[in-house]
Amino acid sequence: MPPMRTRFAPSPTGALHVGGVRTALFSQLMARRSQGSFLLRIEDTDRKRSEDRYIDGILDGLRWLGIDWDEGPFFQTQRSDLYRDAIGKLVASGSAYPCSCTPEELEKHREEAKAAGTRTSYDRHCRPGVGPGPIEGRPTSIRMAAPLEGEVVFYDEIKGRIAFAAEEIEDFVIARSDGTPTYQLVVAVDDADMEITHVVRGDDHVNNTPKQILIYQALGLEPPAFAHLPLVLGKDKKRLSKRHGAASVLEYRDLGYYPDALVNFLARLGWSHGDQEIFTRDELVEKFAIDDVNPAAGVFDAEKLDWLNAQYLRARSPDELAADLRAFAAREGTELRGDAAWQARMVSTLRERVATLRELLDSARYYLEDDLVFDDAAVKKLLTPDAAPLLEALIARLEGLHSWNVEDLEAAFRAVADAHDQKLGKLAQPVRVAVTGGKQSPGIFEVLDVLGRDRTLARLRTGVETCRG
RNA sequence: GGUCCCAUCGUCUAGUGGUUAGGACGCCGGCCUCUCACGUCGGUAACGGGGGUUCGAGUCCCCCUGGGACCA
Repeated sequence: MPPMRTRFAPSPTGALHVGGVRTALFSQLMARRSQGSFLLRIEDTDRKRSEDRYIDGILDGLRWLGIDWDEGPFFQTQRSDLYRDAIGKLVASGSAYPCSCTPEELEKHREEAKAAGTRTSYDRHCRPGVGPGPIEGRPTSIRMAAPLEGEVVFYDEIKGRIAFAAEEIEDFVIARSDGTPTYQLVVAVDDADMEITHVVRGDDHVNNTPKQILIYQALGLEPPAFAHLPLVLGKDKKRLSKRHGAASVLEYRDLGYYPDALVNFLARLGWSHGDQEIFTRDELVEKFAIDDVNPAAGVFDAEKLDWLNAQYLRARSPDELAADLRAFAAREGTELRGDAAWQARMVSTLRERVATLRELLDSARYYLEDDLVFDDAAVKKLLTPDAAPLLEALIARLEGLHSWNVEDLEAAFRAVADAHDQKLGKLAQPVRVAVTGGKQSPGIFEVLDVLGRDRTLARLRTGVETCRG
């Protein structure tokens, strides 16, 4: 496989969203697989809508996800000379021509064509040899002289042959009257100049492709291969947007997702390799093939992402997970209680019950804080007068316990329950509420083991008071 | 409205003319059990419709329907 050069070319007019990330990922994977290069180009020609904070967000997002680039970032605003040269060449060779039509005239033509039921695209008024030509002295834009007949065909790596009839391609503008180049021109010139071999981008660009091919041809350049990825849809099958949750990928970081999990999830959205669900980065590079990408759009399934993230989270060792949690909490400006060893014991009791670091931190509350948040219904149901003697017997027993570990705690619980002729649950549940505030938690012996003797006994004593009302 | 693209369980998908249409998420149930999870075992659920081609179509062709994108 010859080395490919691919690129990701976002415009900084909004946050980097998951659809963009997937495009970047597939593009990078193709380059890596072929031992080629992946470039990053910021399409900031739309000065009015481009903002620096979006550029930072895009860069941060890609870095967080580990989708790194080999060249760039390049900025189109710094490459104006290149575009001006290309436009000059195009005009000189007759492939493009000046057009003096005003927006009003264009609009008028559109209205008339609409009323007459004819084509509303540009009528080539200023095209040499076709229309009357431009009016002297007026400012001019530059238009491509698109072919009048035949068709423009390309073979998409994902969708196969795509053809556009020439009459569907109007004489589009490549430079505005103020001289600034348009998107079509800039993209084609940049991709050519950067020697991109495979343009991987969203489905929404399919209709632009023939125009760009025309520019390549007019400049005497060989067009690259194209791969148009189907879009990522929301649960309502509409194009993913803010309404569907996270607008920016960085929100997933703040929600406590692992970058590897998000990358794995996005890779599997529209691509598959047999029945495999979990892929390491190396496997992705090794197994990714554009031919295996599904041509149909896919729905972003947040529940499956949660499952996948949980798989990644559980694959971490307790020490690693504790470190992850410390870093996560630090991002929010909080420091975790206790030392690393204690934190590792804590997270190992919680890890099977959460999908994200956010959930892990939230669920660790009763370990980290001493002012418990009580579930009223649980208190009412379990911290009853009946439970008081059981709890008191347990307190007495625990006070006399020589060692504080899971085995001895369990033995103590069983002894107390047996002495009162009760099942273990009758004791464990009230203890759970007294110690954690709620009726669900990890195994109660593990919880007490992590909590330690003093904190446990203090909570149990408060619990007894609650039982007595 | 014009052009282009798409179509297997609710969702992500396997499938390249002959399969009891497989897997994963979710959901439901059993087991495990101090609760909740995890785990494990089992279950629910799909080829949008109609025509062809063929001995035989989820797989090939056409039409319809539906969805999406771009342009207006």
